[in-house]
Amino acid sequence: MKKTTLKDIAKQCNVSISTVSKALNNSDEISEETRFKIQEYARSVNYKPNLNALSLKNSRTRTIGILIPDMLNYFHAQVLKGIEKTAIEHNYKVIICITNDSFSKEKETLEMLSNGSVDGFIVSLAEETELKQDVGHFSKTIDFNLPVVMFDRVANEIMCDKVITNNFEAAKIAVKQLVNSGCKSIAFASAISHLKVSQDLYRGYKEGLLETGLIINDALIVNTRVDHYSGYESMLQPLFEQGSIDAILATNEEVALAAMKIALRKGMKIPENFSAIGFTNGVLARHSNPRLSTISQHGEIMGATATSLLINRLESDNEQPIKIKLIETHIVERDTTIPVKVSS
Amino acid sequence: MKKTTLKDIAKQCNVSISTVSKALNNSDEISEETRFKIQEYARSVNYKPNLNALSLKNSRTRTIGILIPDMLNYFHAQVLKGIEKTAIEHNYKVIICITNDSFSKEKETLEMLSNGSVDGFIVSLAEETELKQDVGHFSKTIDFNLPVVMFDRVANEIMCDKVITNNFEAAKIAVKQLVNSGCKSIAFASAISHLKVSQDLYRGYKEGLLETGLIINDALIVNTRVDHYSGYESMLQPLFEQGSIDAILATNEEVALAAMKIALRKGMKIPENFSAIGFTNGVLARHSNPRLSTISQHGEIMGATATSLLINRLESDNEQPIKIKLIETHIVERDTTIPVKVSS
DNA sequence: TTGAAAGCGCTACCAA
DNA sequence: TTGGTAGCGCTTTCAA
Repeated sequence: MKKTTLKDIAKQCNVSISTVSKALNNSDEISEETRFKIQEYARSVNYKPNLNALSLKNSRTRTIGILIPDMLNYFHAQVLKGIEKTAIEHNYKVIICITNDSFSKEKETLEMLSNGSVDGFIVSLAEETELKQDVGHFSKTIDFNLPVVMFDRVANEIMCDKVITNNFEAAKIAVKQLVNSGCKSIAFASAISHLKVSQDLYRGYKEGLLETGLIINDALIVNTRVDHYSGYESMLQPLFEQGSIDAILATNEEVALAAMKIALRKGMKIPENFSAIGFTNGVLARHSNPRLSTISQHGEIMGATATSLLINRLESDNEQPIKIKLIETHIVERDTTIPVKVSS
Repeated sequence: MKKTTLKDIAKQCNVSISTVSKALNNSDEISEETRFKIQEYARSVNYKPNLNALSLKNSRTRTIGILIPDMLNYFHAQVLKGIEKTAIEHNYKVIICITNDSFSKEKETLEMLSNGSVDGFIVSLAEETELKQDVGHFSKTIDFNLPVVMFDRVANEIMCDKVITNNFEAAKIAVKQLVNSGCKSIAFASAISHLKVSQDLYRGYKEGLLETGLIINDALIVNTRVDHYSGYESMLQPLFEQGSIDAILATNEEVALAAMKIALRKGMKIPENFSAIGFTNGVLARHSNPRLSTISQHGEIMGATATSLLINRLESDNEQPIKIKLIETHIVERDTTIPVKVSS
C-alpha cells in the first residue's frame, strides 16, 4: 500500500493540489463546502502529510538532536526521559546519539545531524571533549543557526544556553549535614578525579570542612581514577585502615556502596558509627541495604528545562539572550545518615 | 551563516547543478578535472548534502523509529545501546519514543513517525497494548511497507521479525540450578503477574519443580501485582512466615533484593541457608550486598539483533521470510547462590 | 473561490 | 563530458 498524498486527494476530489493543501490547512480562501468535502475525504483515507516534504519546504524538522555520553547511566536516562516528554508535548521528536564519551563520535554526529536532520541540539559533553577542551564543533554548529543547549557537562567557552547543578554547593551542604549529625572524620572518595563534577564536589567538600571548623585530613581523601567498579573496594581500603573514619561523601553511588560494604564487614553500624552520602540519586540508593542517602540532581527536571530552553529559542524570532539555569540539588535522606535534629 | 547547497557550488565553479551532483557522487560521466575541482571546492566549504532533500527524493530516511515502554529500566537502556550502536554502524539514525506503557501514545507515535520520518520500527509493546491485545496499528504500519521488528514484549499475531528470550526455559533452568545446589523449598515471587514475562517465568518455575521431583507448594508462591517497590517487602512477608523457605526466584531484581533484606533481618545466611536468583541482570545485582545471582537477558545483543534484522529487511529488494531470533539467557552466578559442584 | 507555477535541495533521465 | 528538466510532497504567491 502507498501513502496518500495531496495529489491523490486532489484527483479523487476533482480539485487542484493547491486547493487541497489550503483546505486541509483550514484556509478561508476555500469555500466551506469544498473544504469540508476535502477534509472529510482526507480523514477517511487517514491522510498524514509527508514530514520530509514539510521539513524541506520549511527548513525546519521539529526534531531535536540529543548527544549524550552514555545511556546505561541512570542520571542520563532520567534526563532523556525529561527531554523526550517535553519534546513530545511541544510536538517535537528526538534523535538520540550516544557519544560513548568519544570526541570524534561527538564531532561526527554533530556534523551529520547538522544537515537538515534536526533544528537544534541538547548536549552533555563527552569525557574526551571535556578533557581535550576542544569544542570548536559546537561554535560552528551555532554559527549555522542550529542552537545548542548544554546540560551537566557544559563548555564554559561556548556561548549557549546551559542547565547545570551547583555541585560545589551540594558537596558543601552534604558535609555540613554530616557534621551536624555528629560526624567528625568525614572521608571524600572519588574514582573519577579527572572529571569536572568530581573536582567541583572535591572543592565543596574541602570548603564544607573549613566552614565547619574541621581540618582537611589527606588520609581521609581518595581522589583518583578507577575505571571499573570491581576496583572500588581496594581503592577505598586505605581509608578504613587509618582508624578514624566515621562518614564518607562519594562522587557516585557505586563508590558509596563499596564503602558501606567495607564498613559493614568491619563490624561498623550504619548509620550509628558510619554515615554515607552518595552523589546523584539513582536506582542503587533506593535498593541498597541499608538504603543510601544521596544528593539528588533531578535529572528529569534538567532534561525538561534544557528542552524548554531550546524550543523557546527555536520558536522565537528575535535574538534571545543566553540563559543559564541552575537546578538546585537536594539531599535525599535515607538510612545511611543520622537525621539531624532541628535545633531551635 | 547559511548551509552550502549544490546551487552555491555550481555558481562558484561555473558549472550546472547536475554536474556538481554527479561530480560529488563520483560519477564517471564527469571529467577527472572538473570532478576534482568541484570536490575540492566542496570540501573547502565543508559541503554536506541536505538529508531532508535526499529523504524526500529517495523516499528513505536512513532512520529507525524505536518504541520502548520506558527508559529508566536498565534492560531497556541496554537494548537501546545495542540498537544505537548497530544503527550507527550501518549509517542509520534512531528516533526514540517512550510509550510509557500507554496504548494511545504507542499508536499515535507509530502513526506520526509513519509519514516519512523513518524507514522502519523496532518495538517492545506497551503494557497496555499487551493487555488489550489490540495491535492493529502494527499491521497497518507493515501494510504501508514500513517493516517492524519486535523484541521482548512481542505480539504473536503480528507477522514480523521478532527477537525474544525463552523465559520459560530460563526459569526452569534457574529452579534446577537451585535444586542442584541443595535447595528444597524454592519460592517464586512476582509483582508483575499481569505481564507475559512473569507468566512465562511462572510456568517455567512450576515445570522446573515438577521435573526435579519437588512439589508445588502454594505457600511458597507470591504471584501478584504491586506497582511500587515500597510494597515489595510486605508482599513477600508471608513467604517467610510459613517456615520452610530456603530459596527464591524473583521476576525482577528489586523483588529479589527485598527478599534478601527480609532473610538477612531474620538472621538467615546467604547463600548458606537462603539463595536468590533474580530475573534480568541489571545494575542492582552487581552492587547489592551480597551480590545477587541473576538470569541475564543480554539486552544489548537483543538490541543489536533486532537492528540487524530490520536493516537486513530494509536493504534487501526481494521478499524476506519472517525471522524469529531466540536469544539464549544465561545464569550469572554471584553471591546469592551456592556454586554447584560438577558431578561426573 | 480556485488553480497554476515556482521553489525547498537533490537525483536521474535525456539531449546536446 | 556537460546541462536542462522533471519530479519527490508540500506551501505560497499570483493570476484567473
